[in-house]
Amino acid sequence: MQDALTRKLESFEELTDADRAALRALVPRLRQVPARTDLIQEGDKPENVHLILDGYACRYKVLPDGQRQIMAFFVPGDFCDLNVFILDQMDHAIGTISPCKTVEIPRHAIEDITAHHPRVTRALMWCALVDEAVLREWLVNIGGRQADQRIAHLFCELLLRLEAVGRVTDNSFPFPFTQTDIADTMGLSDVQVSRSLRELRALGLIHLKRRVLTILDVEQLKAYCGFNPNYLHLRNARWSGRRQVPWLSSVRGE
Amino acid sequence: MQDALTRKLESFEELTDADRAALRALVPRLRQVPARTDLIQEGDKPENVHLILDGYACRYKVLPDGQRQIMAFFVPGDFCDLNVFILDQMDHAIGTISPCKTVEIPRHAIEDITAHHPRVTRALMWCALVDEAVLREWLVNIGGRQADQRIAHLFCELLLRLEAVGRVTDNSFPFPFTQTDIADTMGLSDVQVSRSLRELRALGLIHLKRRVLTILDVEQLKAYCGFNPNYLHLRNARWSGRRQVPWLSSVRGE
DNA sequence: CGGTTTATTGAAAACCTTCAAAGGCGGTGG
DNA sequence: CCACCGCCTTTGAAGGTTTTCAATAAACCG
Repeated sequence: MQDALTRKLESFEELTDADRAALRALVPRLRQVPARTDLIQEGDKPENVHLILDGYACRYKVLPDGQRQIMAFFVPGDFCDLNVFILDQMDHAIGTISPCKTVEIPRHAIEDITAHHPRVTRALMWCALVDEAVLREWLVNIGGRQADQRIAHLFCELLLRLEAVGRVTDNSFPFPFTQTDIADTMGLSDVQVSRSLRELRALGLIHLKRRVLTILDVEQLKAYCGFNPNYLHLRNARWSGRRQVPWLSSVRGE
Repeated sequence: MQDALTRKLESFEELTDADRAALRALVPRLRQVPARTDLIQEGDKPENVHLILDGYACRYKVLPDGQRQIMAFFVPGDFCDLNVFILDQMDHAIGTISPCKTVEIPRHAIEDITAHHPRVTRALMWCALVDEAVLREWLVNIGGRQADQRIAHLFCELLLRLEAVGRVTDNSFPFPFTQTDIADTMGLSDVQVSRSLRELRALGLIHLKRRVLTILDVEQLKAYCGFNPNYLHLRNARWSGRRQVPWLSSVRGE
């Protein structure tokens, strides 16, 4: 288990033996969480950092009028709350979409490590920075594109992120989101999501059935929404030469 | 000058003498930058971290079709790119709105310090985390509210952020943004921004003239858009008891 | 298989954008 | 000091996108 974490971080930054030893000293808790369950709620004091090993989760906030806004999706290999664990109080919630296998790492353990292991700190920061770049792109997406293209953009992003962790076969991947989930993510009504999906299907760009999404024409879908993958920062030197992040597949059997 | 930086960070985290000495060893460059000028452009390799001492700047991205999306505003006391300086390549640009007084801190200097001064690192992370919380709230704002309320929310946020650094008097503050700037921030057309401002004026909530914005009724404006300031994390223990961040006023005379 | 959730569709209304024109404001130069 | 120019703002009208409401159909889940 610790091995999984070590490998993920090493794909960003070279670690020393001392760094690795410190990471091994962690006692992470493995959890199986049902679908539609909160990992943390707004107002909670973050005690643990959550790493998703399997399944999908999301970061969201509920407004006083009951409106929900989803601000991030988490796929296998993602830290949910690395970027907020320092804060005294959660200003949003994190919940599962599908059933998830997660790891909890105590907050103090992260703090101890970062206090003494600058390379680990840098690797963790890199993870957080990419998450933030994704968040910025979502703002661009919602602010600047109309419904069909917003959704197309989301599909392109998920395809690349899931490919990076080896969860895509033949341009298909699990898609447990309801149309209401997508609506709350994209600032749309669920009705409009339904219509947009119909449009994307009619254009022959996607196939979505039984919670599996297939991108029928990747290049055309990217062109349709003007997708530019640079914000995912997948092609950096530290990452290059690896088709797939190895630490994930090694975990699956556990 | 270094003093300014030290004090800002100390409002987040207690530093040791060694930490302070390391910060003093920095040789920051003070710059006066004209309005509407890029500090960094998309594709650049980030070499410096920019700190705004005076004026307003923004983080933005331009889509292939010429559409501009503004993703953050920077006010005095804000780091522009603390959260991206690790990345190999900028995936967006940062430019001034008004004339700005800025400080450039070399990237390697930050890296050296964070490698050896965990408390400084934590303080910098805190800054970055609050920036990200603001970004999340912008997503909520654009995704969930309609034009008038979006703009009202932005005004509430700016009021609090500028109050925290002592730049508000009688609920008034400099407002150098054009309506097109606001439009590109909120994912609206400039025409709609104009109409929304008319509405907010008609409701007696704001007064905006000659690039000065006055909030006429703070509580009602907050109620109008359902503003919840918790995401700014201004009331945390480390911050409490200080009406104003002292390090900014000490810089103004320089 | 029955009940519940999720997805689809139509029609009307709300919101926002686009286009176009006019008015205001500030700065510059005569 | 005034006239002019450019940029920014305001307003109207038409059109497009999206939401809302409501009803039906399909998929999912014990």
